[in-house]
Amino acid sequence: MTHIAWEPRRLTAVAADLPEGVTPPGTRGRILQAALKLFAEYGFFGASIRDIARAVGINSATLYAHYPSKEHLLAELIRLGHEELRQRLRQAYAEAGDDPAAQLAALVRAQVLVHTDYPLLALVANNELHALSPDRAAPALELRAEARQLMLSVLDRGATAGAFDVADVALAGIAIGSLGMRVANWFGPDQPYTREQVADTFVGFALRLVGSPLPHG
Amino acid sequence: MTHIAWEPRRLTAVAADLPEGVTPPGTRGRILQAALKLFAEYGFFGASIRDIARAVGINSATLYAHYPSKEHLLAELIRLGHEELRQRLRQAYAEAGDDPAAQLAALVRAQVLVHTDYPLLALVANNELHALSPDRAAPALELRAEARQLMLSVLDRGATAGAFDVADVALAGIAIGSLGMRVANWFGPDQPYTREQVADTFVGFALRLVGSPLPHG
DNA sequence: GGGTGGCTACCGATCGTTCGGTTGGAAAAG
DNA sequence: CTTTTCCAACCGAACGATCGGTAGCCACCC
Repeated sequence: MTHIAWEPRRLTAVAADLPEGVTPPGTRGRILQAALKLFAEYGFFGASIRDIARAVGINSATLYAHYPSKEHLLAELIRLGHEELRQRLRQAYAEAGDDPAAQLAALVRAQVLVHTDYPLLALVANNELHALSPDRAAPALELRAEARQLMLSVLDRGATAGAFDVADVALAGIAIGSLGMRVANWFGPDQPYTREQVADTFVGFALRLVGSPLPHG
Repeated sequence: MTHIAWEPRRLTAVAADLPEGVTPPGTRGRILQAALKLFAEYGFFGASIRDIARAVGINSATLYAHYPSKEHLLAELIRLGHEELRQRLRQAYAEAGDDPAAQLAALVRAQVLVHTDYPLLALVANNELHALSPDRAAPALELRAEARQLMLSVLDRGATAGAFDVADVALAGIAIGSLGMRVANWFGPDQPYTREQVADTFVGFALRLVGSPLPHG
């Protein structure tokens, strides 16, 4: 702390910080929201529990009546972020049908929308995982591996079926993942795009990237 | 500190940590290298100056005989990272000729290679800028804006000339930038690709992304 | 009137940084 | 050639501040 806020920080203010329904009621929820904002802005080690408590408007000791430790707070946020991504990817994939191009489009769209809807959560989940002890980070890593596997299987199937033209499936998966992941770093109310515009555009980028002949002019 | 090293951290060990010729001689240089490694692994606030001093093999007080403060250390690393990127982008652009596709290819190639050659430096320059005071961060932000402007001008010219098929030049620039930027997060000796393979592949991705008809099958 | 949610006060540890002093080897003086 | 001077590098110890976390008490509300 002792930080003066200045513009080009990691984030821009955003309306909904946490997914619907998962925010705990009352003070617990406000603590989680404040921790999310401060972790996203200053990093786990850069934000103290006193900073978080001050943002909530309570004493730092009171924080421990709701969460057992600072690390638990981070672990909970990271868990929420990964759960939300997993759920959205699964649903998108399940509703996409059999066409690899449609499946890829659904996955990219879902990933982009998670990052536009909860950029702070995505930022923390992506960048602050290193502050967690190995056993506490393991679940997030599993979810991450699952998401990557889903993407790779779609790419693989599309390539085998001739729908995609990719020389290296793994690199294509990394590239497409990179596209969506960094959305959290720049998307915000200070730029002119809607979440749907970004999603549509990036789906188009991903399809072009894999050489899908379908949707371009 | 008090951290047990575990695998999926931000980085993997890498041979050359700092660009040639810019590493100060003697202890100054070793301090800079250690700070780079620790800042990349634990973040600016997650690495103490005692950690850095211990990694160098000197007392923490000795560190202040070489650098006036911890923040100066970070500022120097970020400056070096941005300078290296600027220099490489400029040179790539200068040698690329007049064809927009060749210019884009050169820029992407240069950006990817910076991130494969100095992933730690890129990581710190990209992710730890928020720990710098505004006036100390300003030069890096200027360099960043210059790089983005270079990319946008190439895309704009290509789109106008009909070489590219992009509906939104700004989003395409962001997407291409995202591709290269995240290379620093996964490239390392534990994966099978060479720097040239990654660069070539990602150049191909970028050209496909802008709908450049030239180089694909 | 029991219990929940908040507080003040404090713990030992660690933070970034400073201070005074000790080296060891090169330069200057004899 | 020896001795003295000097300077940069380095260290142990300590500074005040802040860190994450704990103990115990108070005030309110069912």
